[in-house]
Amino acid sequence: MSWDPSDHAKRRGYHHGNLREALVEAALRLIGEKGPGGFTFAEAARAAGVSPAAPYRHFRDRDALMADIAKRGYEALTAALTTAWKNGSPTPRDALARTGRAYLDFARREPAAYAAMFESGVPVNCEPDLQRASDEAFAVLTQNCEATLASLNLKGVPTLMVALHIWSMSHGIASLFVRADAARRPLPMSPEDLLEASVLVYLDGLQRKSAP
Amino acid sequence: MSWDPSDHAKRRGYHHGNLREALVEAALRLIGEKGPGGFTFAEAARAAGVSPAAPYRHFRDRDALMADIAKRGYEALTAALTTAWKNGSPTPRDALARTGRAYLDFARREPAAYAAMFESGVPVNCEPDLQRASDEAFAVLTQNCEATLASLNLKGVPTLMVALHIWSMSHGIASLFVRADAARRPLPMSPEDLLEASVLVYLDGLQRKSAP
DNA sequence: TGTACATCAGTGAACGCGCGTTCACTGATGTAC
DNA sequence: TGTACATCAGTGAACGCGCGTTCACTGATGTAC
Repeated sequence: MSWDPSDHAKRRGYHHGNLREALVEAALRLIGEKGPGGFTFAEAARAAGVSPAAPYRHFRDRDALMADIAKRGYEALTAALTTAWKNGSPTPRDALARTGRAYLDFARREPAAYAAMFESGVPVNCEPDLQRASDEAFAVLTQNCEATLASLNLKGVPTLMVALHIWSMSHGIASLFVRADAARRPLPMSPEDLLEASVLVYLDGLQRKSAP
Repeated sequence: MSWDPSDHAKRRGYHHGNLREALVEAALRLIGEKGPGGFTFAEAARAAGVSPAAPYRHFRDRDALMADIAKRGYEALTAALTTAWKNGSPTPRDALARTGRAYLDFARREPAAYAAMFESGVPVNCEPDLQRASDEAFAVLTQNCEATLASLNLKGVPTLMVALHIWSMSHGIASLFVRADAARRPLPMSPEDLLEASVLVYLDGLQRKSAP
């Protein structure tokens, strides 16, 4: 009888109890350390303290695990964007800038998930759940853009195009300047400020175009 | 005595003659087919019709080959951007939009080089030549932005920031919508048009800010 | 022009390694009665 | 409450494979004289 927590691991017997989650966590750590290429099914099993055959009880193969991680990533991103949007207060324009920061924050805090989503080679349409999660994240962004356009009286501007633009700016800055393994380059400002500036200039451009 | 070109390959004896180039080409093909992870030193050697030890005469290791490919990629990109800029005619604004198209065109035509530059995990500062080639490409972009700002009478706007913004938009659209393995999504317009629109709106925004 | 020799570029066999995947198996858990 | 049994989740040994890397080697090329 002991409260030593290390005892906990030892006490686990034949059954792991939560292997699926443990594999996902191990994979996240490995991808974070060595990139989406540097993660193997076998190593994830080892990290979870389980035989190399065990993961096959939970995932068809390596790609299925990767897809699951990407799916969770999109869900987390959706949540992060929704939280940051805060119902568009105080103004949608401010809120949109805030979601941009949240996007970069996500890429920084969850590099492994980000890599699984965008750099792993797992196509988003390879699994319905993944596709749905991805669509949902994009839907949040689109709604935010729509609200922003409405509040700026930009009725004629195509929302989809604006959403794609904002996403591209965010993703471009995230992959060039936030992610560790990217081609880093000394910046005159933080990636967050860089993105906010670009979004604000872009929104100004939309206004100028609609009312020259 | 024969002019049969297939004879050419057979006739090559002990020495390959141009193995370095052959390895680069093989690697480009392999990366293009299977992504930057799916290319091995051994397979490149095989593709070049040479023993697995031969590449070591020309490259320290796999990463050195990858770095060489990235370097050539930056050089090709520099050339493509310079050509597209065409001395800023008819107006720098048009020319800048054209270089955006050239950027996407490069990502599409040379997916393997693009992957080596931005997705291979090879840091740009791992080799002086690579760093120089990368700096040169960015310098061209910066000059183009500077000329554009001057022609639009935007003297107070920080050129570096603008160059980073343009680059981010281009890279974001390239990696989200041009590259085959990316998370493709149906677009209401071509990536080229999408990028051009975003650059033009952005430039409008700069003008509005400076002269409200 | 010919010859000797240094240098270069590729050989091929070998090594240890880790991976993905399979297989018959077994210990643990849950459920029906 | 107890027991029999089905199902589930993990074992561990085995397999074939391709990779990176090394080594002593050898055939081809270029150069000095």
